[in-house]
Amino acid sequence: MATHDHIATGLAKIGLFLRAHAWSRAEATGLTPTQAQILVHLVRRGPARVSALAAEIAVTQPTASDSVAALMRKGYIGKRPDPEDGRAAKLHASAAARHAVAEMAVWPDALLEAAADLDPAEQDVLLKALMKMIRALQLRGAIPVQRMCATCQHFRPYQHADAAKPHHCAFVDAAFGNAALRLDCGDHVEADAATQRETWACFTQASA
Amino acid sequence: MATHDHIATGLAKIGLFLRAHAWSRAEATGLTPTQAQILVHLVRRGPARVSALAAEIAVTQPTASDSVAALMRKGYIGKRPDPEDGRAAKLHASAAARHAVAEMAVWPDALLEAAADLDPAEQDVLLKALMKMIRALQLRGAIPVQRMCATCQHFRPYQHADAAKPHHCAFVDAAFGNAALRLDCGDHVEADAATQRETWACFTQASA
DNA sequence: TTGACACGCATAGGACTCCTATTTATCGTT
DNA sequence: AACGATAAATAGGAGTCCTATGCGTGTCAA
Repeated sequence: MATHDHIATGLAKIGLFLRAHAWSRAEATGLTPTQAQILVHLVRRGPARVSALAAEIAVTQPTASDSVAALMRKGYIGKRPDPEDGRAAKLHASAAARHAVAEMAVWPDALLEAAADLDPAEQDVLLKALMKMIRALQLRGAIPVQRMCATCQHFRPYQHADAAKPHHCAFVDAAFGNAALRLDCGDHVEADAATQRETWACFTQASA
Repeated sequence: MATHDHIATGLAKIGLFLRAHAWSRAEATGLTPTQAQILVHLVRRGPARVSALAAEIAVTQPTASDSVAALMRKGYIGKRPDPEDGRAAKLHASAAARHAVAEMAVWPDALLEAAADLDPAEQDVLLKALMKMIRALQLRGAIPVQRMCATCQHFRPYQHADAAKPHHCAFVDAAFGNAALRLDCGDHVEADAATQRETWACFTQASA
């Protein structure tokens, strides 16, 4: 039993809580956890294909197909042929879906409060540690491509002297701090492999 | 979008990965994630009641009852009346169950490796941050009682001068370091509320 | 002791998740 | 035109997960 096991245990416990919370919302929203995930993704990131959704929520394509069918029955999403590929279909969130997602607290208050209770310094380290782990998982092919700052074309780590806001985002052309580092940014654009390596090295070595 | 949201996002992503991994094992082991969780719990912590299992894996009692029935069909567990309560039943893992659990890697390698890639200092902070969050969730009643050092009768934080092994466990009567702090200890004994507060205060204030 | 109530568990019923395997259309290519 | 590859749906089946409810016991007070 090493530290890694204990860390994994903790992550699993929180994961369990998150899933249980998602189910507890089901009665109020009429959406299962899987359906809610799909809906949130469609509302926040725009139309997507079934297979892309499947990868996003880490299930097989037929499972995603099931959930999509359930959401269509409920009138939350519509399907239109993808003009770029006759085999594919694009799923669109309806107005009702946008409304439902807006009403829905994405993260349980208890978790946000638990995170807020940590020292700011701890929050920084925690966020960075999560990024590193997610990147490690990604490099090992364990999870699909993510949309975090560290792999984004627009990200320039430690470009500024200001210790509070050392990073720069070329997309919004603004400086920002560790606390605003994103793990799932809507404006993420995947950088090429070489750039990623360079950015990552710069980002991590300065993290001490 | 504050840091807390980003942290929650990261935790959720890892939770998703853990669940997907648990499913991917299903074909080899013949156990669904829920069944595997129950079995691991029974093997590691000994006989338990249905309702206790339900709380442990964060599902309702009928759901636990379902999974228990599935495990009984598969011959992994047996049910005996609880001598202490005629209404209750104790579930016992069979020899086959112990064997199956021993074969089963509880945590995905990729996750352990991802944790191992972090600096030791980062691992410490991460583990402590997870503990704090789990304790915060517990205090808010969001998750059931946990079995971490911080709430254990046997735990004496920062009793030793040795910076590498400042804590003491009265159960094994030995000093240990942050890296060995447990989130789910088999020998955990819940301390009373006052002791917990005191222990916790001592544990957290010295964490800077 | 005898209700009245609380509790532990099982069942019923229903929607959905989740898998593998397969089918149906397209796509790209040769 | 014919090939294999890909996007999605379908088929089939076990299991998850919920709420509501039924059944038998534990508990405690009248």
